[in-house]
Amino acid sequence: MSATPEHTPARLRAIPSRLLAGAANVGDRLVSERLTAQGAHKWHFAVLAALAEAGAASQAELSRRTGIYRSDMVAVLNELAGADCVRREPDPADRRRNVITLTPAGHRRLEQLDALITDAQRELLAPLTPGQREELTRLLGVLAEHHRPPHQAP
Amino acid sequence: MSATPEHTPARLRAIPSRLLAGAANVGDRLVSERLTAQGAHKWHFAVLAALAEAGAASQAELSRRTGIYRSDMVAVLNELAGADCVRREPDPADRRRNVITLTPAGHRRLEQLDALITDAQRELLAPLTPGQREELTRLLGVLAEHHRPPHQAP
DNA sequence: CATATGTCAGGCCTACTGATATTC
DNA sequence: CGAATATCAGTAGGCCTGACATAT
Repeated sequence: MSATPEHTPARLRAIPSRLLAGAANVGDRLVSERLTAQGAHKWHFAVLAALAEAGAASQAELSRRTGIYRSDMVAVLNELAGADCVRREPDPADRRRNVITLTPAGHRRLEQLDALITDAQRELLAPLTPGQREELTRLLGVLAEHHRPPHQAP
Repeated sequence: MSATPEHTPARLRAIPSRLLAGAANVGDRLVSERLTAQGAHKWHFAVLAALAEAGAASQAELSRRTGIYRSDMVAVLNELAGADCVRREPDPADRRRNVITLTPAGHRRLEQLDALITDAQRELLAPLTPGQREELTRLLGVLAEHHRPPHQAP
């Protein structure tokens, strides 16, 4: 439903799920604008971050870490590998798997995208005081913890 | 990007726009589940609420109130009119317009959907204390106020 | 003339669902 | 055998654009 326009009725304005959708939409736009300006995508950042944080992994494992579907992960890794941000090699220990490894270029790319995203968060949360920003993030964290993710079926 | 899976790296977990996206996704699912169970949609509720609150209006005006595109509004009103929830009549004062009016059945439908949505909000915010729920809603409201809606161009 | 309205036709993206071949 | 993995093909829904006729 996109974001909330000018003269929204109070009955609609007060609904948390609607407010969340609106805010999420704004955040997504801010982030995506900046990333596409650098030829990147949310997904790229997510995969790079997952690799930097928890080390090399199979595609399925990356899928679990990031929430990106196994089927969609293929294209994301094609692009990242094409830009030399990751290496994709068969796993000698388990030949079903590919081992995805972060390259130095990938690490630099990650830091670059991280800066863009941090900047987008600044703009998103600009209307709030520092204390409010922290509080909002904390509350959203609680929701994320308690609502178990829609799962990735076989 | 859907919601947040099990072992999300901290670097990803801390990003507000991602948390917002996840929470919005959960909220949307909860709401949509309940609405589709009654053969309804978010949009139907939005239009009914807009009519109940600010009175009969043209389709374009409803579009502005709800954020639903003029082009998509047609189908929504077709469905609502088909269920006798609204009447759609040409405006004698301005023959470009249709006047959309809420019927008694529409009003009943609105209250029914409102109950479902309220219940979904309860489940969405269940992990929070009452004070936190209010605070979250308030903070999201501030964001909505300050970030001007992506506009409906000619 | 420029602008607003209702309508249709279609675009693109993204989440999501198989199905398949391979390996464990 | 059952389960997991990488890959591909394709669907459905939501957002959004563009065009058009009609009316202001």
